Order: sequence, then structure tokens, then C-alpha cells
Amino acid sequence: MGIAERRQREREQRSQDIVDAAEEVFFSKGYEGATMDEIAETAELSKGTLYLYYKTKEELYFAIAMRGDAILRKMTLESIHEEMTGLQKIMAMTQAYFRFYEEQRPYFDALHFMDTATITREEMDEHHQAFERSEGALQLLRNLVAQGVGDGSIRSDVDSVRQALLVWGQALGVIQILISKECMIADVFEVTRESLMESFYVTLERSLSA
Amino acid sequence: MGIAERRQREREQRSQDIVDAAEEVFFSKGYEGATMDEIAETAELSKGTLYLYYKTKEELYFAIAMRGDAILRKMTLESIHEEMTGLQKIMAMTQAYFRFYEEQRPYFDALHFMDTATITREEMDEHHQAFERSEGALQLLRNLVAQGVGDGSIRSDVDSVRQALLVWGQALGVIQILISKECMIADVFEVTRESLMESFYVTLERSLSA
DNA sequence: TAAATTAAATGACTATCAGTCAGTAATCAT
DNA sequence: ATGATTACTGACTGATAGTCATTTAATTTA
Repeated sequence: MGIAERRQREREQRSQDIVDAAEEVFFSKGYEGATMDEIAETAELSKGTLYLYYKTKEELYFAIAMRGDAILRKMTLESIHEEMTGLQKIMAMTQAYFRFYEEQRPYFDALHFMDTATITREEMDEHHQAFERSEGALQLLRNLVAQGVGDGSIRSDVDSVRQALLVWGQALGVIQILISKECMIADVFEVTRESLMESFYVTLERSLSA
Repeated sequence: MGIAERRQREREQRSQDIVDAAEEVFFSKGYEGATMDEIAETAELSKGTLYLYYKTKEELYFAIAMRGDAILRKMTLESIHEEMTGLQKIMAMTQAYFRFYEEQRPYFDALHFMDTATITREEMDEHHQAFERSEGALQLLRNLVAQGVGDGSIRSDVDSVRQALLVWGQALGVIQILISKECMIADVFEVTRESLMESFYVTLERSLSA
């Protein structure tokens, strides 16, 4: 009987409708500024219903971060092509991450929030999608490093796990600098986002090259 | 007349007493978990008094971050010696930052919180100490890069401002990875904090060297 | 089809806190 | 002493995350 299936679909739909409403509010008011009441009103549902689908405000924001992750993943995979060397793929991936930051800022913030959030990982079970997420990106990066070592484009004196963690961290850190120094950059200094990222690419490529 | 001066000293003392109490509570409960009521009780003052000295909970936490900044600054300066090349000084500074993270974790978190906080810089006037802080560290780093270029230890194909921003960002990012992957590192992978930082030093030195 | 059962949704209510402010106490000047 | 200034107090307010007894709707059963 298809009733259970239809119920399931409807439940999934409601779930997505709630995230749609949440996006509208979170993206315009920010995480702190957004209220569950406003999200409920935007979704044309009662607040109680929200809690039937998401246990906390944080979890609802995480759901948005998940959408961001899907976008980032898509952008990343689209930027990587079969014929590239491992090094080229890593450079492409890094550039995709930067583009994601530039073009999908609200999703980037959500994802970043998730990474840095007060994640007392006792609630890991709930958020283990998040866990798997970063695991996934890291795993891909690790594989690309391994490929690069194999095809001779990447130096082999650092093991692939460490190398992947370093690339990931360095890219993240540089973007974070862009964010926190947003005001200064191009104001106080004569440095643009683009020129800084350009220098980073050069530095990264040099540090990875065989 | 010394009355105004004594009043000033007493006010400063109260101010520090409040920060002492705040540290006790923030460090044991975390930022979210700490309440102003508990801080007031710990300080043996009424809540209202807290607000005579600090306008918001955030500002009080910022005061703790300032203490952290002083510690970091001290550690940094102590790790740098006159006879070092610019490159060596930058490496020493990076290592000092890592030691700060390891040995002064609560202060590190406070400082880091400040960097990433929802800092809508309209309240810049209030927090401009923070502004100056990162300015200060960045300025030092920039000078060290300039020195290194001068003494031939650092490559000269990237201008000093950009180079300083890159070093800063990369170091920050790698430490952030240590934090967010704290659980995995040494568990899932066979990578230790020390080995990752060691690899980072090598990478950083290589990317800066002339 | 009517009653019984199950699932979905509601919104008034509670608990918690950051931040305020009218009032009190202490200190100082005259 | 008296008035003025400064420091402190704690009961109160407002905002809001999260709950739960109740209602509404859908589905099954007799």
C-alpha cells in the first residue's frame, strides 16, 4: 500500500518547506537575529510543528548547512576533470572552494558555522551527517593527494592524510582572513581578495609540487 | 589631590576582579553556558554592578580575550631573538602561536571567538582594542617579512602585506583543523597534533624561503 | 457510514537570561 | 551636619527557545 510512502513523501516535503522558510529568515537576519517564531510564521506553520521536524534551532541551521554542502560538493566535482593531474585537481578544488565562498556566501557561513560551532560532540549522533561531510571532503582531498603522488605531480615527502589536512586548513584559514579582514582589505591596505587568493594559489602550488 | 587617583585605581581593581570571576565561570561553563548571574555571584557583586563596568556579556568575554592577547604577545616576543633572520623570527612566532594554543587553550578560545564572533563592526568603537590587536600582530608579521626580504632569508616575489596575511591565515587554519578534527586526529588517523604541526612548519618554511 | 484509532498540528505556557532602572548606601565636599 | 556625588543593588522586563495538553485531520475497522 502506498499510503506509508505518500506519508513519507509529505513529511519530507514539509521538512523542506521548513528549511526554505528558515533560509529566508536566517539569511536575512543572521543566526542570532532569527527567531523560531518568525520562521514558523514564514513557513505558515505553528512553532510546535517546527520542533516536530527539527529538535533545535541549531539543528535547523545545520539543515541549511547541508544544502550548502551539496552545492559545494557539486561545484567541486564540476571543477575537477578526469585528465587533470592530482595537483591540478587539488588546485581546482581549492579554487572551487573560494568561488563557493564568493558566490554562495550565506551557505558558506552556515557551513562554516557548523565547523566552528559549539559542537560538544555528545550530540554526534544527530549531527553525524556533519561528521561524514567533512570526512567526505577530506577523503576526496586525500585521494587526490595520493593520485598526485602517484602521477608525480605532488611531492611524496609528506603522507597523504597530513598533506590533505594541511591543504584543507590552509585554504580555510586564508578565507577566514578574508572574512575577518574584510573591512581592512582594500581599505587600509592595497590588497584585494583576488590578489590575495592569487598569491595563495601560487604558494600552495609551490608547496605541493614535486 | 589623590582621591580621584585612588578612585581610579579602585575602579580598575573592581574591573579586574570582575574579569577574574568571569574567567572562572566562562572557562568552566563555556560562553553560552555561563550566566551573568553566576558571574555576579562569583564576583560577590550584584548583576547590576557588572553592567557598570561592562556593557554586555560579549564585552566581558572580550576583556578575557584581551588578557589572552597579552599572554600571546609576551610568548611571541620571548620567542623572537635579535640575532635571528626574518624567516627564523616568523617560524618562531608561528611556533609560539601553536604553543599558546596548546598551553593556554581557554585564552586561545576566547581570542579565537573574538576573531570569528558576530562582529558587526558598527560597534567598532567599543571593540577597537580588538581591531588594534590583530592589527598589531599583523603589523609585526609584516615587519618580519620585510626584514626577511631585506636579509635575504625570505623570497621577495610576494609583497609583505600579502605574505603576512597568508602566513597568519595558514597558521590559523591549520590550528582550526586541529580543533575541529580533534576527535579524529590520533583516533581515526594515525596523525598527532605534533606531527601535523611539524609538517606545517616544513611547508611554511619552504614556501617562504628565498 | 459511524465509531475508533492513529498521526499531524497547534499555540498557550514555562523556564531561562541578558540587560535595565528606580531606589539605597557609602563617600566626599562645604 | 547637610547636600551632592558616586557606587552599588536586586527586583523587574522583554525576548525567545523549547514543551505539552489539546484539537484537528486522516485512516482503519466494524
